[in-house]
Amino acid sequence: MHRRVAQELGVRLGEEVGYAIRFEDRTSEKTIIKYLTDGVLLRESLSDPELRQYSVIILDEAHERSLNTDILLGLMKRLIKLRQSNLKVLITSATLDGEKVSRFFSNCPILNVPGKLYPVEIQHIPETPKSYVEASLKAAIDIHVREPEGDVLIFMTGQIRVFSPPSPNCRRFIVATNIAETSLTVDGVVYVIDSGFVKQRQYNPSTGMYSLDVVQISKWEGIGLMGGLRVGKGHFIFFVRKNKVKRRVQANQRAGRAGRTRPGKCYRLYPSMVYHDIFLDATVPEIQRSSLAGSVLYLKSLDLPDIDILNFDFLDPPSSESLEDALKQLYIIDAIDEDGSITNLGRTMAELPLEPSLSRTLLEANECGCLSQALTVAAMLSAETSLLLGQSKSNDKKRKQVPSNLPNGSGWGDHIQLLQIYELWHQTDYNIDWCKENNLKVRGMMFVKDVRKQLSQIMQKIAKGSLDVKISKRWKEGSDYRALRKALCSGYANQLAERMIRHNGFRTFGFKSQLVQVHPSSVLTADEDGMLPNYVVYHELIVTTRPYMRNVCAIEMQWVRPILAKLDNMNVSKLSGGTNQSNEKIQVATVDLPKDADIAKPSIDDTDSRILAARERFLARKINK
DNA sequence: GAGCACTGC
Repeated sequence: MHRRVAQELGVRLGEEVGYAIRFEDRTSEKTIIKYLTDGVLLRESLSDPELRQYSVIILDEAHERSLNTDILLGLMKRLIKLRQSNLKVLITSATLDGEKVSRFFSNCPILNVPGKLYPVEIQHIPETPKSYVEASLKAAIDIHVREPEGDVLIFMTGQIRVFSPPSPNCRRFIVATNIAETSLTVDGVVYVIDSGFVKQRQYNPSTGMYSLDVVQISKWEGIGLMGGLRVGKGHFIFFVRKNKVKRRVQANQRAGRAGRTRPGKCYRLYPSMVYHDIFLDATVPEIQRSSLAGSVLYLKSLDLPDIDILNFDFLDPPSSESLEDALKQLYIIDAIDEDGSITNLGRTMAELPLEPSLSRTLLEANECGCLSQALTVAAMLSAETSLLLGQSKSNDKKRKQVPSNLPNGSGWGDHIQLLQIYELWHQTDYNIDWCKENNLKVRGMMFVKDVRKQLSQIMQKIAKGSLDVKISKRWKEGSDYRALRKALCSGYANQLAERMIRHNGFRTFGFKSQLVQVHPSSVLTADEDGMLPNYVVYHELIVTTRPYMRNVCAIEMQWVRPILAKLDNMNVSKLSGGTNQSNEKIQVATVDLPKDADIAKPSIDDTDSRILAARERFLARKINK
């Protein structure tokens, strides 16, 4: 988009028309139109909360309802009042129902711009199919036999596969997830088969767990509107996406894919009754499905005098439970004090483009003299999903075992392994072939390198001076990484788990206590008796077939005590700035064991019930053998 | 023994 605009205006990109994305700022003094991502704009408002350098802000693709866009919508509402005379905001969206957003922005005018789609004939199947794979196959064959030429796009929840390059006289069948909107060349698509499902990641604030669920799609993607205000003279700001990928493609967007080039057909693998009565009108926005620790810290750091987090004006507010969860997490890692006010530490943390746990880890590491290592770990975790460690697809009977000569974290866990891997790569002078040999995605590793550099720069700026950010040439055999693990313990104080007495299950602290396992992919090792460390911190809780801790690090018991004490004394109503001082303490694991976990045994005291459950599981395992 | 949507500061 920015390229096109620069071209049409006959100017060089980076001058009158510029853009800024995470690692790249191509703007100059001359720039009057600047394209940027929502994340970059949010960062900018940290140093310039009123965004004085802009006179017009266009929030594009607002219907996607990304977490950042939702925060920006709230901030924009405030800015419009504050800068009534010299700021215009325009919000664009691809779907219907601008009323809601208009109401949010004090009944601002709505402009409808008709789309250019060809008509799409929609067919529902009469009954919910037993198997979606079968049903889509049947629909695909039907189309192939009965319909004139044109490619077929099939929306499923699994991994994307594009069959065959388009050869003449051939019909292409494209099986896709929800990324198929614009990233693929799907110009020839005339038919769409829509399973009606999508895979969605959601966060449960009461347990701190994420799950990846297959859920029914909605009628529309998020809110929709075409609206905004009249544009006056001055500077412009747009949003640009790094990749031309749409995120959530819901029922009507899916159907729309069939009508891009000529009239099309959409086969829905669900009855129309299901569409009308059961599908939600709009997708649940991300802000209601994510952990909000980072966003809440960010908002607190803006120091907006007139804003109270629990009552922040969101277009769709997250639950108060979710906001309280964020406050608790921030308190445990010292980002806010017991009254809920941001601390100096928290202010510094907000400057780092990381989740609060990792920001806290970096600051602690800087004190402990292991910043360089922590920078590497934080960067590696930021790219974690795109590193794709090992996992050979050949389904050998072989045990998992990370391929060949990659280090194993020396028994301390996954964070340490990530550190060691990066250090090895550093020793090869960032050799690309080395990545390939070791099954590491090159792009992922390059991304890590970029993130690490960015984090180092920010840390140097924050701490004012040159810090130890250099990567050590080689790691010492037998190192216990004590300082780094301690720093991780401070950062992940809100993600702490204790091993059960008799087996290798762990229970979490801070949240409603859960019995969880170390993820099988972890490199954390057990002692000679087969027992894992007594305490670990984890990067993430993810529920798949069971609740798992993903990316764990062994920590020492003496580091845990102060955290437990802090958890014990936490007063949530005070954290939320409430006047209601009911002294209602947060339920911590030591006080209140869950009723629904499989460790529960009514009317027996906590410790007994734990041992009992442990014994039961132990016996069960023996019997199974 | 698991996992197999997506994005991004």
